[in-house]
Amino acid sequence: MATLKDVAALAGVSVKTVSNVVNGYAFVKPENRRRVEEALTATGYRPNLGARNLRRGRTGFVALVLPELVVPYFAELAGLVLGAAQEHEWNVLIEQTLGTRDGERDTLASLGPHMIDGAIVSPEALQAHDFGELAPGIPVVMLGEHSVDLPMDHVGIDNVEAARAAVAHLVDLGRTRIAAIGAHPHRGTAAQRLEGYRKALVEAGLPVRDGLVATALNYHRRDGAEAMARLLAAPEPPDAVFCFNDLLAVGAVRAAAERGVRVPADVAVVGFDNTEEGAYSLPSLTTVAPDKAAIARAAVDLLRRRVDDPGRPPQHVRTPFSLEVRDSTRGDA
Amino acid sequence: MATLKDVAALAGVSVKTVSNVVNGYAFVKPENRRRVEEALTATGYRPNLGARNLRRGRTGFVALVLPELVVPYFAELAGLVLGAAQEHEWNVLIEQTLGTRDGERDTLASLGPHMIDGAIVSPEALQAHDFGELAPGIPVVMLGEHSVDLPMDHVGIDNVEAARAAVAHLVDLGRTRIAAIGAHPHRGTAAQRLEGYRKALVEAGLPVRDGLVATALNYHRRDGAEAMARLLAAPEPPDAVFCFNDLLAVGAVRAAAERGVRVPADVAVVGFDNTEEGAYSLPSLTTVAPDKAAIARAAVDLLRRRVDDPGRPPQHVRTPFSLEVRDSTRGDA
DNA sequence: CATCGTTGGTACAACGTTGTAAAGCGCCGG
DNA sequence: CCGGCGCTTTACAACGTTGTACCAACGATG
Repeated sequence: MATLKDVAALAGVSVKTVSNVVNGYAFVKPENRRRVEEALTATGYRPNLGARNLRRGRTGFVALVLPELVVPYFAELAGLVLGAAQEHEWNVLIEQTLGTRDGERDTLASLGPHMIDGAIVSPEALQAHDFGELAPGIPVVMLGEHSVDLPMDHVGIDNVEAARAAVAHLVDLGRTRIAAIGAHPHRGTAAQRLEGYRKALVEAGLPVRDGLVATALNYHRRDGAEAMARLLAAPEPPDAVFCFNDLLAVGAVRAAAERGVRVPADVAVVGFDNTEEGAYSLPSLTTVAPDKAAIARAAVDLLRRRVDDPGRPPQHVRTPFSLEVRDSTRGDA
Repeated sequence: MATLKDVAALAGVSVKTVSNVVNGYAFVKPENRRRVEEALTATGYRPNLGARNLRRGRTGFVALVLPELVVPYFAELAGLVLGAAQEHEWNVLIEQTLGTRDGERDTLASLGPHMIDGAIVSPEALQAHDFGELAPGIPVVMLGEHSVDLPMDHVGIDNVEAARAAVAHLVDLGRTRIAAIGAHPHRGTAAQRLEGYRKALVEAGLPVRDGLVATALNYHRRDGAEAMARLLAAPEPPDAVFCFNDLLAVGAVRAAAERGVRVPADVAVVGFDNTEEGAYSLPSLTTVAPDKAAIARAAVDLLRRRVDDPGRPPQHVRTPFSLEVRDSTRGDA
């Protein structure tokens, strides 16, 4: 593997001149530049990023910390972040937190200080809070949860408003017993979506009944199915369900189907995230559609600015969303 | 950020002694060891991996090169590889190839030589071949495609046999006009699954008709839907379809539903990959279930061995699979 | 008492890169 | 002809770590 030294020897100049050519320094004699460039291609020189980073103090890596890649929303988001980071010449290190806070703490603690320039974190539960102490001094952009109390950069949609719009849509359909699936004791986004849900009911003059709010400790298909089963077994089952993500909705639809409950005729279902899976499921899923590309772009941009200027005041970016109306809420009750 | 030097100063020993303690070198006087350890925790020392790697020549990073994270199969696989790599104290760098061979070529070429210890590659189309030249000398484990001609480590299931089993299952149901969706001019796995498909038909004494083999240039839901639409529009539509992955199958099921064609009553559908999406779709999807955890584990193990001993002969690992029978092939024609 | 091996410790160089300082070169104006 | 300026190049040090070589003390052995 060729080093600057090898190239320099071949071109008959100093190591630094080669370095200057590689880094696009202006004042290099054309003759020398030519010879260096020849030597560069002849040797197939590739800069040793490790050494460069050691010198520069930057690594060219950013971490993307998220709960789980198997959740389609995160997979889609990860793909978009990968793309956006590429434009900034950043490589992305993906870290799954799963649920094991301790395990991840170690990797991030060892990676954090030296190997990454910053991190984009999609927090699960309380994690947002201990992350600050966990990686002191490393630039972080938070995704999703809008915790204003934390002095950190943040990107996300207006969860309260998005949930309100979704439930208002169900109200417009004439549904009156509207349930929610996805309440969670520690999850910030869950609290916000629940708030939007309540708001919409109040605005419509509908009662807010505890029995119609189903908790989900994870946001997987299974949890949606279980929650739906519980709701349907109640004495007065819902005629509509707002699920806090598409996976819960997919599970809910399946649980309904297994019990002969028709969607949307008997129960209308709305999801959240606009995953492609929901668009193809039967019936296709009405869902809140956050602009994921915008989220990814904003997160990377924000991180870039924070890395360039660690002192700047934290910024909160609101990305747009829309309501994608599909078959799961089309048709009459 | 504390360095060895800082710790050494605090403990009153040399830098190297601290290094020795950090690396578990045996011969350190207990007294000194104690003081170093105190200084270590007092300063919150974290080794600078960049510097360590520069010195050691290893980076602790491996690349996982795959087509697209939004494809659930790859997302699931990536999650498992992440986990398996963690046990080897490896960090995983995920690279999406999408379709742009050129763009990825650059990143890998720059990363390859210095920043990664090896790569696990899930090749799309011809990519397998040019990868050899692309990253000369870096240890590579191939996933999925079984190209015996390439002298490389490889992990995968027996695609021919898996496809044969899937189609044989459709034959057992009494279906006679069995179609395939997913033929592809350059994709190695496609060729193998097609071979298995043909084999099963021949074994059953059924004719192999070209009109029942649908090409899919990508393996997304949309492509499955389009292919299914074409098949159903034919004069003699199929009574069963074997799709080369679950996404194609999901698309096919939707296309059928949109045309009032019942699954499985009119058309039975089999997928491939056993993604969770298929298990929850309506009807739930019969599918070939490769042991993804085994694939991830084997790939990482193989890569570890190759890194430790670059000279060893290439090894091919066959991982097991099973056929997961669900509603999309349950019930009569 | 000289020698040896073991145990414990250190100084130095090196990994490949880039920032800094400085020096060489030619050219212009005075 | 000198001083100064702009361009071009170079030597050197440094980033933080670890391998090598070496030194020092020690007890045991001959």
